[in-house]
Amino acid sequence: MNISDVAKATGLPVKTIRYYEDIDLITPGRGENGYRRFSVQDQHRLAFIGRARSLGFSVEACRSLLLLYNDRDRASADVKRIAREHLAEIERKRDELTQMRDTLFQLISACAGNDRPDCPILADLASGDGS
Amino acid sequence: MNISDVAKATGLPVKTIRYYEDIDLITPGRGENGYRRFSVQDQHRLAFIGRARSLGFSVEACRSLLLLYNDRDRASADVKRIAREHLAEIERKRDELTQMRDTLFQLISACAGNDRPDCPILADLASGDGS
DNA sequence: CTTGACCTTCCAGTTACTGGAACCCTTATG
DNA sequence: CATAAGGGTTCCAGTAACTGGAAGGTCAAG
Repeated sequence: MNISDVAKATGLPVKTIRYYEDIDLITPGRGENGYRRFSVQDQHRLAFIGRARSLGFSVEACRSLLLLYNDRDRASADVKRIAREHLAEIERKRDELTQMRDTLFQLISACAGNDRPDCPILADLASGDGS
Repeated sequence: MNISDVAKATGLPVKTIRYYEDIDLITPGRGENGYRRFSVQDQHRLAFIGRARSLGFSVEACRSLLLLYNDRDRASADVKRIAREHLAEIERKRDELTQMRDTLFQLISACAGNDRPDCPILADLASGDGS
């Protein structure tokens, strides 16, 4: 399979797949013409990465997860630990966004949004008595 | 005021303040020794930026907000539009994180987290029948 | 034989800083 | 007066994870 086929199959952009080879997440073979040739394992690996990325795992976390995935002697505790750390980070970010959302919502509600200059949003940013 | 004083006053790192000058968000004066001299307006401007950033506005959005802030003929509608677009983006990201959190939570709950290799987290990443 | 769709590599840009090196200025102290 | 600590300065490089674009090789069809 050529790169664009794998791109279609995995939903990953061609550029991204090349990038993943660049950072040694995958090592596809090469044909006589220099084109990358992707095996079923390569595809599988890329799909794995794509799903892990869509769960927000960093590329380095994906690397660790792939290592564990290919390690028959792994302990599920190691996987779980990585996932839990990631979940904690996601919850932290989500809480931050929730806080931002609430504050922004307040400010937006208070703003007339007309052609006059008075604006509670700017007033808050200027004075910082917002939250 | 020297840069470290303003850093203390605004809570922004010294490096960040220099960076903001670099990208022309602020233009502090200079003393005879070449040191930046920050006026009260400079401080005020930096505090404004710091608060906008803490609400998640991008640096470019901060630039727009500062322009509006210094425009006596602004329309609050323009500020409100920027804030609403930003809020929409925040909600989008938050929804994404919520989705990730829920899926991760399911997977983590299903994982024994012991010294055995069986792992629903890896199984899901490998097969993609997770959500 | 040319056109168009592939493929290749390499370089640069994105966001918003952050770390570090090399060096200058100021103030206090032995 | 020398020096050491603690400011300040510039400039360069790196971060994360791609993404866009240029320049050029390859392949199948008409």
